[in-house]
Amino acid sequence: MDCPALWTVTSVCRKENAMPSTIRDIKEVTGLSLATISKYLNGGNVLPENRLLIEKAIEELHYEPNELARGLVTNRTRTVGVVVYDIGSMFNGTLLRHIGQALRKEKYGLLICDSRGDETVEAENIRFLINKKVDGIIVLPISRTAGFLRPVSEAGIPVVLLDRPVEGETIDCVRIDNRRAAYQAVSLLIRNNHRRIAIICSDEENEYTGFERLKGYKDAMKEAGLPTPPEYIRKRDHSIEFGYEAMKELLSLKERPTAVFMSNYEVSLGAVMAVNESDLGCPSDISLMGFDDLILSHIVKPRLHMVVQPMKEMGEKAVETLLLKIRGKGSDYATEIIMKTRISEGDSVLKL
Amino acid sequence: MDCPALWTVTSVCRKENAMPSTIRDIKEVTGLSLATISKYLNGGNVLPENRLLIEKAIEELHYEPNELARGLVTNRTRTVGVVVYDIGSMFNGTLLRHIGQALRKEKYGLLICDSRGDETVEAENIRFLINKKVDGIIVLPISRTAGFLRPVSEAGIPVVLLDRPVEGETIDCVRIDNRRAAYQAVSLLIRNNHRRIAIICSDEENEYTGFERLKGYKDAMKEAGLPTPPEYIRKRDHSIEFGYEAMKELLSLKERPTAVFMSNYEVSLGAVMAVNESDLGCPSDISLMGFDDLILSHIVKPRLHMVVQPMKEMGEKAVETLLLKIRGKGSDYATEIIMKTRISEGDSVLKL
DNA sequence: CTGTTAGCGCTTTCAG
DNA sequence: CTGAAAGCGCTAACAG
Repeated sequence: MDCPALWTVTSVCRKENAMPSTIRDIKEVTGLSLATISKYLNGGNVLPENRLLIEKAIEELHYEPNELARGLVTNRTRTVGVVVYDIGSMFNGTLLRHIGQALRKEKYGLLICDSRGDETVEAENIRFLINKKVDGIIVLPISRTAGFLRPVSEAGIPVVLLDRPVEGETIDCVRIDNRRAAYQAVSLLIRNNHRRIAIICSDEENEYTGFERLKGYKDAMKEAGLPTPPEYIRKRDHSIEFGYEAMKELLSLKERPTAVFMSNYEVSLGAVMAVNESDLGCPSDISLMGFDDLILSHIVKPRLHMVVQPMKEMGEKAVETLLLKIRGKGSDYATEIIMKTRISEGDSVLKL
Repeated sequence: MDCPALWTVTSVCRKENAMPSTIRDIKEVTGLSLATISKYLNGGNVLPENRLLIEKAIEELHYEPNELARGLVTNRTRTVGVVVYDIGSMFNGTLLRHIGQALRKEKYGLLICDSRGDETVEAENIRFLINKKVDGIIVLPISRTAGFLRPVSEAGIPVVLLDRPVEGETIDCVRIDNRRAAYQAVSLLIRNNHRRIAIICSDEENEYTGFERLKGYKDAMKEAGLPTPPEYIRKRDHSIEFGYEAMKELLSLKERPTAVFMSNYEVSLGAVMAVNESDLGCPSDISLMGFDDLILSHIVKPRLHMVVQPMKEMGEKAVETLLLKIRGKGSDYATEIIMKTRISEGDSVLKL
């Protein structure tokens, strides 16, 4: 492999390979039985003198329970898995941070898998987590249908979807109302007397949120009796590149839109970049409405109007819902929890 | 909990809870012995007829090996753990993506833990991974000393550090030469005849990269015989907020610097935001040099000059090094691999 | 190539 | 409250 290593420093180090101590070692040291020690480890009552004995032994032997063995017999691991569609995206990263924090409060471990936008990898990730015997799974899916989740339901493992639902099966899901959020965003543009409004969104065939947000755009436009010519509807993928290219094209139209709704974070980034490179000013020449406030609104001048999702609450709610199911206190029915969005106002929308 | 759920849709769903099938079920169906089946599962040779028999049974029973049981006996899990200091940071996210990709090629599973910038959590994450019996660990540490890694060496688990080394023990590490990278960045500013050059960096007490980069800055300034007054050295934490505040302060100095070296990604974001909000133009009034090209250079106008690290190669190299150690082919000595950095030129540095 | 046997480290009945 | 014994699902000798 051609790797840019500049130079390499080496120094000697010792290799030690101590076998970890087991509950059996504690038995030897304390003279107690396995059962008693196990009971102590699981918070049961043991005589104070024995408790002290055990604690001392644990200390001395650096004992740590083997979670594999424990999981093998109890069939639970106090670990939940999360499958994200792209760990490099700030949206996923932010959600993961909140999920991790919420799980930690509940003393649950977290196991993260990245699907890298690939349905095959996504399905593999699911199986990986099942094999790791996680107690439950949170999925931010790329697949639009429930097929890849079959192994999970077969294994009887609780699942909660986050950000996007899937078709074909009703599964607990925490998300926003994408259609409504888009509708509100576009309506704001309309209220500011914009008539030529374009949208940049991800491909409706493959991407749930893109599809819904496009619907919301159309709802608002139709309600106001405004036209939605095909050249104003730019759809392809969920990428910075596309946002950039789409905005370039929009700006060069003879009938240039006066406002553009950039319907996801990546596309917003790319589109802003295109506007910056052009000779046009925002909002004087073009008004902008973005989606998902991940830093973007702060480092771009002027401050962007944008749709914001309550990411912390979404992560926490997903964890809460999942843990309820894990603990058997979940409802018998599937629940879709639809979080509120709001529009954060900046200076990127001109009142015409 | 007060959560902004707008409304809730519910629908009935069935709860099925099939016990997963085991190797024993396959034994019953095929009439073969456990050993033969196990051998097949692990890629050994079995008679073609038996192979077919087994494959059919696996298909029918939806059999998946229980990795917990397997790990318990083999003492390896074909899984590596990664501990990052902040999963919400794009730097970490990008590195993770490359690591995941590299591991996947080698058929290794990945287990990600987020330390959220907290040394206590970091130590816990390490123990979590040990208990999960991962075969090796990659750490992007926050702690500056090796103490938290003791359990790892006690357990005899291979470790590779990424991005930052630690003190107190020599451990394999993949990183850049931070001091040199900073030196080169500041030298470029000096070559453009800047004399009043400031730096924004993270706290030298607590943060390795911040410390090294500050040294590089001082090296370059000293070499050129330029002064480094305390008010030009802004150090605190690795945060957007600090970048913002520090730049505000720098811009309001009576002797305003003509160039600023923003020595990490978060600080670069914040600082750019401050410049954008001011009446000053870049590069006409102030020249900027950033660190880590994670989108930032594209969406900010003018395009930023920045130090870039070869993140893909770093992730891959860390994986490669770790796998060598896991497979026992690692060297007896610790290796520090220092990757090359380069400066990506934009339009944010004015030639005076 | 296949089968038998013995555990990996832990929890969990069930007696005492 | 404690101990003995069984077994979670799988692999790893060893015979055959």
